[in-house]
Amino acid sequence: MANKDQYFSKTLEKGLTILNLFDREHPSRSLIEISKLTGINKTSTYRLVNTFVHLGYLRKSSDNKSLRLGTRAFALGHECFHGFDIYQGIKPVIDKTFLEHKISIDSALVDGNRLISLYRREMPNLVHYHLPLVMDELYARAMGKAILAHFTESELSGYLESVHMEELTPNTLTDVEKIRKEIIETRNRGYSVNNEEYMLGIISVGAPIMNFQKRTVAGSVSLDFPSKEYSLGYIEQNFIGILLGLAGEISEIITSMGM
Amino acid sequence: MANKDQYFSKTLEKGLTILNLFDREHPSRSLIEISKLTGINKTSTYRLVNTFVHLGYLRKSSDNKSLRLGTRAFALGHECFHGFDIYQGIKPVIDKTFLEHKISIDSALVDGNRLISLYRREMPNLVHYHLPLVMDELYARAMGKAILAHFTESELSGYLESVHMEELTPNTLTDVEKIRKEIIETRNRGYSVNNEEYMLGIISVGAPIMNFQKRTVAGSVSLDFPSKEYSLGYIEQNFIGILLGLAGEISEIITSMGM
DNA sequence: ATTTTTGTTACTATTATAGTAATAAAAATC
DNA sequence: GATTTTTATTACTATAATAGTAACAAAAAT
Repeated sequence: MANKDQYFSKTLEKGLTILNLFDREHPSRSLIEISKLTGINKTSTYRLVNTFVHLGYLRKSSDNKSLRLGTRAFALGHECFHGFDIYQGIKPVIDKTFLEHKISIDSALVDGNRLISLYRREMPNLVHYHLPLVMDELYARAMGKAILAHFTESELSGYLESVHMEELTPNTLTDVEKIRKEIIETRNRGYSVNNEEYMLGIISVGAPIMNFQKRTVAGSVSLDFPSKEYSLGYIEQNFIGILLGLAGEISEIITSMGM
Repeated sequence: MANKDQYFSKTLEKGLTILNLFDREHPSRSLIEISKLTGINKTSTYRLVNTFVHLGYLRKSSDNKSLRLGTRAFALGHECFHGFDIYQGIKPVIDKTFLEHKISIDSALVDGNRLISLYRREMPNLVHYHLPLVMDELYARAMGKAILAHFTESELSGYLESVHMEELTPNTLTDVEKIRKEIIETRNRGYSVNNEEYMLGIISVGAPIMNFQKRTVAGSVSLDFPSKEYSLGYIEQNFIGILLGLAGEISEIITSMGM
């Protein structure tokens, strides 16, 4: 083999890295900023940014020179979102459970140590429960813990070492050992619990979405309840069956789609 | 100047072309298919696809070798969609008008000769009115006609020559000369009309979203009504003011954002 | 008005890619 | 089940593209 990197395009990788710098928190960036954040030298950054601008994926504000997402990026975003077969496959299953049981449901996919929000349905009693699309706080969420419980030992250690834990509510666990213990408990129990650790007023239970063939975690689902109306005990008595049934159904789809 | 193309990355362009091949109608594609559709030679296609797979933007179904969008593409899609400042800027304005007047509203941006759906709110009486994200049928829609009316003469001719017109309903205009006449009328009138030409049962009126500084059309808005409940005459008497007011407000935002 | 930062262009050595071709692995066909 | 056809992957190298340095231009900041 001449070179194992021969069939990998560094240029494309760099381009994608640049495009990923733009999100809701960072709608605008300068050339130098992009260059510094990505570590790509100024000229190459200029070339790639210029390419994006010419193709309409980025645009320059006429006043200053700052760069923003363009129409083509928006269109590509649309298509990548709606063209994602997993999303289309999971949607009807969650809709069905939502309509049948009238509970808020959330789902996400693993991407390294991040959770990517896949699809959710919310009951009106969970007002203003708007989550970010990409979530790092696996340790503080039912969906996160369900995933951590099915990480390999080395994946889990890697995560716990690298993560910066914040006390999001008074209930948040921020001690590595306590989280480890909780993770083990989660694995034994078969589902995870978030008792107002991520946001006050919200109790959630979560379960992993597995690829049965590959024996890996692909993501997770959670059922979310307002703590005013539901106690954890009540939830555990009445909704775990629904949760695990839903997780199993989604896992089958995921497995068949090879996620 | 050494070479004017020096600051344009063909590799990145090719990569983006490939990513754009995946959408709801085409969730799965083979390597050769990609190579043929894009005109990129097989080895280069392989290199680019391989890059996407390694980075998680594409994945291979384990059974056959067909390629599908991956988690990273879904995440990027999310971010490009929600990180698009125009979308965030327009959303509250449309929401406000929607809640105030209880009418279905649609908006889109121009991208060449295509319309890209930006944001819409629908009343329950417009059930099953699900539109594609990217629309070519400018000639048959209120939003499309509003845009055509503000194309330059050469842009319009270019569009009319290249477009393939389909009779979507018995009302659809498919004769180039008739469409030209209608476009001129639209320009004089200040708003466009779609009298069940795109879909039976739906009447729409549309107006352009302009960039006042650049003096270009950036997109358009439409108000959509069920023909069972509203006549065109009634709509024209009661809603044109609202339409033009909304279009003006959005145009100002668009202008200030330099779209 | 001067300094500093940021964006754009020029210039090559170096590297990556295109393109051909050969091989391997699946699918399709017989 | 063997054979043909299609598709995917690897090898090889001329050619073209990119990286990186540096110089310059244009804004911002001071």
